Amino acid sequence: MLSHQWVTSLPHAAAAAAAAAVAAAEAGSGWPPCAPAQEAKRGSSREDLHAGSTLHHRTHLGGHQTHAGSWGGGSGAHLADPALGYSQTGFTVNGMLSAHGHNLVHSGIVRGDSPELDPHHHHHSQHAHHTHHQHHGVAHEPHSDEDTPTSDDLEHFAKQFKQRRIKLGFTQADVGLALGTLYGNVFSQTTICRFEALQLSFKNMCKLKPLLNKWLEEADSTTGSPTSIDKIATQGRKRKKRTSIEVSVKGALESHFLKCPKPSAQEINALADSLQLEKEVVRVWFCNRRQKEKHIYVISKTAAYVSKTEV
DNA sequence: ATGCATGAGAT
DNA sequence: TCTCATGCATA
Repeated sequence: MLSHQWVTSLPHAAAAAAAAAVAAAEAGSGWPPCAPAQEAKRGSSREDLHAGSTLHHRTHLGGHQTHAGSWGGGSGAHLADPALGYSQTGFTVNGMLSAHGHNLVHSGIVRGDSPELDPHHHHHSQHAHHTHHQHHGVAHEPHSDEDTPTSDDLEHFAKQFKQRRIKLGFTQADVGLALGTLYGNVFSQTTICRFEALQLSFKNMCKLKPLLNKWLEEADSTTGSPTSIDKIATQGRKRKKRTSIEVSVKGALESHFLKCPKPSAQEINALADSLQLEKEVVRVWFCNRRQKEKHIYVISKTAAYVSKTEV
């Protein structure tokens, strides 16, 4: 009894295609008042709606919550079965695991660890490319980690980073771990991946950039890549099995989202009921959907010059 | 690479 | 209860 659509069907076709589609999504259409009566209202400083079709990013003024006490020493990691092992952590590198066994752990977690972004610094438009293009060898962007980078900076950095990373023979997972042994902040393959793909909020990108930049410097300067394999002994609670939402249902959710990105609890209940999903699942779905809107989407320039020559 | 999930902190 | 940073699990 109880229909468990979990673990059974795996709706999913072309992830890549989906990604592109999602990127397109609907540009801020300012959520029309779909909620009949009650509707949370932001007091004063609320930015959200960014109709920038190019790349938009918002920043919270003064309201930075993270990095307060999240990843101090293993708090960020919860759960994980000791028996699970780390699937994606495949060290496809050949230079690592050497006998160097020495880590140049810098005591202070980077000097510019918390980049205070200026809310009014970046607009959702075309930034004037400065004349900074002094690549003298490796990937060293104009400003290592000083001022707040622009979207373009981030985009470039991400690209460069990925290139270097691959050239050096490191996987995203490797980097994540390295960051942990280097600065004490372990990150997952997912996060590194999202960074490279610019699928993080502007603020988040800014926060990670310095770290990754440091790693880069380390990586290509150190001859031998002494990546110490650290096992993060994490264990904790059980995680709910990932609910697999059927394609049709997803479509329905998407439709609703377009109408109303922020449904009220009541709305969610109704939806959940009609779609036969747990309310929590629906709620989370909307949360995640909203987050997606906040990613730094880069309307691939690929599409811009496809009509060039190659391809 | 990405979908669904957890949790801390802001509202 | 939402947002935001993050990640396990999975396609």
